[in-house]
Amino acid sequence: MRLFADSIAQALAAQTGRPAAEFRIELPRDPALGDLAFPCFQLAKQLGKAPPALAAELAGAWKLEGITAQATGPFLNFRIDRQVLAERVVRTIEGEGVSYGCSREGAGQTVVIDYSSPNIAKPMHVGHLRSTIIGAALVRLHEQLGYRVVGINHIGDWGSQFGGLVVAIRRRGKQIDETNPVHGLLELYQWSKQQVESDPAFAAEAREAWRELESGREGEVRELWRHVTKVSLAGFEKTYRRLGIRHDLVRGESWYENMLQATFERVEKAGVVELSQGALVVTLGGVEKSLKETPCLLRQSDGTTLYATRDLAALFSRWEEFGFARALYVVGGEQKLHFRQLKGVLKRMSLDWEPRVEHIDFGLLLGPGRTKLASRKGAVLVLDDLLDEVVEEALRVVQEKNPEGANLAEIAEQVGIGAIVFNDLKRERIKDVLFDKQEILSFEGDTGPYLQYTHARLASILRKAEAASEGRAAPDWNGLGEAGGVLIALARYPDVVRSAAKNCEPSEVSQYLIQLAHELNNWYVGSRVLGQEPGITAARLALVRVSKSVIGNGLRVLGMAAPEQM
RNA sequence: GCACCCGUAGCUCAGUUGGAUAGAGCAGCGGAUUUCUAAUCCGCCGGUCGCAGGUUCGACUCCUGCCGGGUGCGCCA
Repeated sequence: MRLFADSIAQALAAQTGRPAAEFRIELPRDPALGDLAFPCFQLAKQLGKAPPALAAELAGAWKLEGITAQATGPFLNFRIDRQVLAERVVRTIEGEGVSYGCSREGAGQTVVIDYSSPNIAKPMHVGHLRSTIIGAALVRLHEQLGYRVVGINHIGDWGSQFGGLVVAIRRRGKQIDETNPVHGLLELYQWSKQQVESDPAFAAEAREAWRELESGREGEVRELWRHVTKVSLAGFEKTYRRLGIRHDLVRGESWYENMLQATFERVEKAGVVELSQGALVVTLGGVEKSLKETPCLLRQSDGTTLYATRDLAALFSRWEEFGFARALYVVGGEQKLHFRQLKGVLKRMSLDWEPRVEHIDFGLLLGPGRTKLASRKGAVLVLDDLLDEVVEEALRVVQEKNPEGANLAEIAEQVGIGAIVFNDLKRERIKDVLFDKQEILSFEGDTGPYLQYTHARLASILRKAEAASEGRAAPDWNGLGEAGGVLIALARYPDVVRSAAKNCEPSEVSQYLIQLAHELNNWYVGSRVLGQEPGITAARLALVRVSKSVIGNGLRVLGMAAPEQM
C-alpha cells in the first residue's frame, strides 16, 4: 500500500507545504468511499479551518496522475484508477515473486528467538504447541524483513527430577523402545516420580544421582543423562519435521551450567543483590512499583541455583554472543512475572539493552468449556497423537471431496497440520485458544483448509490455462471485473508482514489472509477467467497468478503448506 | 490480600495504534451447482462494545473506579 499511500502523502505535502509524514493515509471504513483516505481533523485544527472545508479545499486543488480525490465531509477520499491500480500491483508482485513482502530493513541486525523449549523425558504435549507454532512464525516473519534470526530451543534438561530418572533407568534397564522413545521415557519418568514418593531408598539414591550430575563429574550418571537427552531430542525431531520447525541452536538449561558462578559475580559486582533469609535476591520495587512485593530470587539458601539464575545466565550469554536487536521469549503468560523480574534485574543493573528483551506471551490452550487441557488423570494429550487424529480426519475429507486425486496422504498431512497451525495463529496471541476438536476438524469457514483450498483452486485455474495455452495475449487491465478489493488487499501484504513482525503478532497475517481469500473468492465467482476475450483472460490470469503467489507466501510464513491440489 | 491479563452478536473472534453507519466465521433460516475443485458464493436473523464516570471536535480504542473471569505471587520450572 506504500506504493500509493506514499505518493498521495507527498502530493498533499507539496500542495500544503507541510511535511509528508504529517499525512497519515488510511483505509476508508467502507471501500465504496474510496481506496485510501486522509482524515482532515488534525490538520484542520492546526490551520484553524473546519475539517470539511479543508477537505473540500484539498480536493479542489488535487492533481495526481491516476488518482482522484473527493471530499466526503471531513474526509478526503482517494480512488486509484482501476487500470493503474491493476497494472502496478500485478507488475510489482510478478517482479518480486516469492520475495514480495520481504524487505531489507532488518539487515545487519540479529533477532534471537527462544521458542518451543520442551522438557526432556516428557513427550511434547499440546501445551508446547503454541510456543512452537508462534515462535516458528516469528522466526520466518523476521527473516522476511532481512534480520539474521537465531532460533533457540531452550530445552528443560536440568533439575533434580533427572536424578530420579537416572535411577529408574539404572533399575529397570536402558532399553527404550526406539520406535517410540518418548512414550517409553515418559513411563520411566512417571515411575521414578512415584518411587521417589513411596520408596525412601529410591529417593535417597535419586538425590545422590542429582548431586553427582550437578557436580559435573563424568561417569555412569552423566552417561545415562546424556542418553536420555539424545533419545528425547530424536523423538522431538520427528514432531518438528512434521510441523516444519528447525531450531538453529539446541541449548538446554544444562548448557549454561558453567556460567552460573560468573552470573552471580556479575550481579553482585553491580551492587544490586542482598541477602534475605539466607537467599540471594534482587529487590525490584525501585525500578517498578508493582514488583515491590516480588523480588527476584537468584540463589537458594542452600547455595543452589534457580530458574531465574539460569535464565539470566542465558540472557547474558546471548547478549555477548549476538548483540541482538531483539531477544524474544515465546513463553506462556503464566510466566509473565518471571520475565518482568528478569527485566527488572537488567534495569537495576542499568543495562541499556533491557528494552530489547521481550516476553512474547500467549494465552492458554483450553479444552471445551474452558477447562484445562493439560494432563487429564495422568493421560497427557501427546502432540503427535493429536496431529495423527486431525490428519486422519483430513484424509477422510480429502478422499471424499477428491476421490480421483493423487498424493492424497500427502495432501491430508498438509491440510491436517495446516488446520492445527492456523487455529493457533488466527487470533491474538494473548487470547486463550479453545481447542475444540469438532471445530478444527470441520475445515469450513475461516480455517486453514479454507485458505489452502483457495490456493489450490487458483493453481487449478493456472493449470487449465496452461493446458489450453490461454493467457498469452497482452492483458487488458480494464477487463478484470470487480477486482478492486483484491488489488487493494494484495497491495497491503508488505505492510502486514512488517507490522506482524514488529508486534510479534502472526495473527495479523492470518486475518489478512482470510480477508484476501474472501475478496478473491468473491471476485472470481463473478469473473470467469478462462475462455474470455484473450486480453481479458490474460489480465485475469495475471491476477490469479499473483494472488496465488501472495497467499502462498503468507501461508508459508505462518508455517503452512500451500497445496497445488486438494 | 497484592500484581498482571481478558471482557465486542447465542458461540469463537476481527476492529487498520483516537476517526465515517461496529465487522467476519460457526450455529439457525432461505437461496446459487450442465463447478475455471460447493472445503465455495449470496441473502436473512442476530449488538446497551461488562458497568459508571472522565479526557476529546470525536472513544470499542486513552484515564479513573467498580463488576465478572483467568493467570501469577522468595528458596519449583
